[in-house]
Amino acid sequence: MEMSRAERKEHTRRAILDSALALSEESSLVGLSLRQVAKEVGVVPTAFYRHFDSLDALGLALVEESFGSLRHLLADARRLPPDTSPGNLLRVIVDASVAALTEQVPRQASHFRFIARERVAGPTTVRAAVRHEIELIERELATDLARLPGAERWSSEDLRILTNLLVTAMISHAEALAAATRPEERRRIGDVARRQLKMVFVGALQWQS
Amino acid sequence: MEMSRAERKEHTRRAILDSALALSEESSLVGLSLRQVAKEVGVVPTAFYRHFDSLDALGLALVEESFGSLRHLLADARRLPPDTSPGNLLRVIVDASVAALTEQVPRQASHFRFIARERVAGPTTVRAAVRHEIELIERELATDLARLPGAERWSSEDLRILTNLLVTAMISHAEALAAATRPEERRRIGDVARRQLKMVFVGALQWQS
DNA sequence: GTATTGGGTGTACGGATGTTCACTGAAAGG
DNA sequence: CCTTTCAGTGAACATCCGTACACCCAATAC
Repeated sequence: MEMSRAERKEHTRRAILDSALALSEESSLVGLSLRQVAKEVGVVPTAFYRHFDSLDALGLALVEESFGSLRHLLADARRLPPDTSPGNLLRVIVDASVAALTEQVPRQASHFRFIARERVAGPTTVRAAVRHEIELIERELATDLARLPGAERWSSEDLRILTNLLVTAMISHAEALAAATRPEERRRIGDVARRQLKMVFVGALQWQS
Repeated sequence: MEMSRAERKEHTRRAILDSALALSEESSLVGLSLRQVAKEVGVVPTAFYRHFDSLDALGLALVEESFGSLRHLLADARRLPPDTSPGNLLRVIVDASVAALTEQVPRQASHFRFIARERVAGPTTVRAAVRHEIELIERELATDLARLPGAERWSSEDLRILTNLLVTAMISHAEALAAATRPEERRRIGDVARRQLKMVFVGALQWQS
């Protein structure tokens, strides 16, 4: 296989990202060594610096990539079938969200494991980046929910509380899904997620401050 | 200050545990080195082995200690005032739980941060131990909830789903509380937790499979 | 008063770590 | 065709790591 110089560079950059993601699963990015990565990629340690300024920069690149997968999932969850009547809107939203979750998470499991892990245990810079991204997603979700029929009864404080609960539960399910291997196990987690979401929405719609 | 040999030993053992807990906050137990701990304790590296067989053993000791704090919190949360009428039972339970949370977590913040962190990023043995303990707590909570008036409407599957949601949300709040420093911030987190709990219970009591 | 126990010491070891620097050689540019 | 660019090389560095081993000496046991 013949490659241009730029292609070759991109190729090893990918290999570095992939190796780092795989190796960081043993514990976390903190326990990752530049030399390990280089050895797995089949390159001398110093070559690493041709692609990243530091291990921190590598970490931030992985954060960006992982949240790419997450944003992709969210875009999926927002895409509702066009023939949705207001009557079963809630059920449709829940089903679409859980479907996106159970389909996308296993496909990019390592990305979601990465987020869950480095959020609490990564290097300081990476931790901050992950938290910031999650904050952004919570806000987006809040504006989404505010457009829902029945949202008038929620104060903006209520809305933040609801989105926080939803995002926390979803992260936890994504974690479980990313750890699950057997399809039947995944199905069970999907069922749990669906019922939990419904429970939460039932509670929120009954809610008055 | 004069001490017996046994007292001295216990004294340095404590110092090792405390140092390890503090040092592991930079990243996780995985990034902890025996020599760092020894230096902070003011002891030569090899002396470590007089107290623990390995770093793993140290980790497991910290798991036990941290879950001691957590069990203490749960015992507090279960202690309801004797004059509780069935009418406001739910509110009393929620208030007691949140009070226990906001009082105990800041007091032993490092223990709760430890649990949240090592659950996903610790050494394999420590991770397994933490997950096992959480599993036990979920089961205990399930048997507690089963005794509640109104619990008849829940299938055992529903019950597991509800406890999973509750424990997940509480871990997340404990994380937030352990990270918070300003008292007003803690009060806000307590408010959020209280409203979330109520929302969830409202949803669960309205629930039918 | 003597013997034993055991927490802590000091040295030494082989191996892994991040980073530096001058280098090579093939692809790209002119 | 000659020159420049630059991804990858390889040796060297100081520093940290876990652990083995022989040793010390004060508190305990007898």
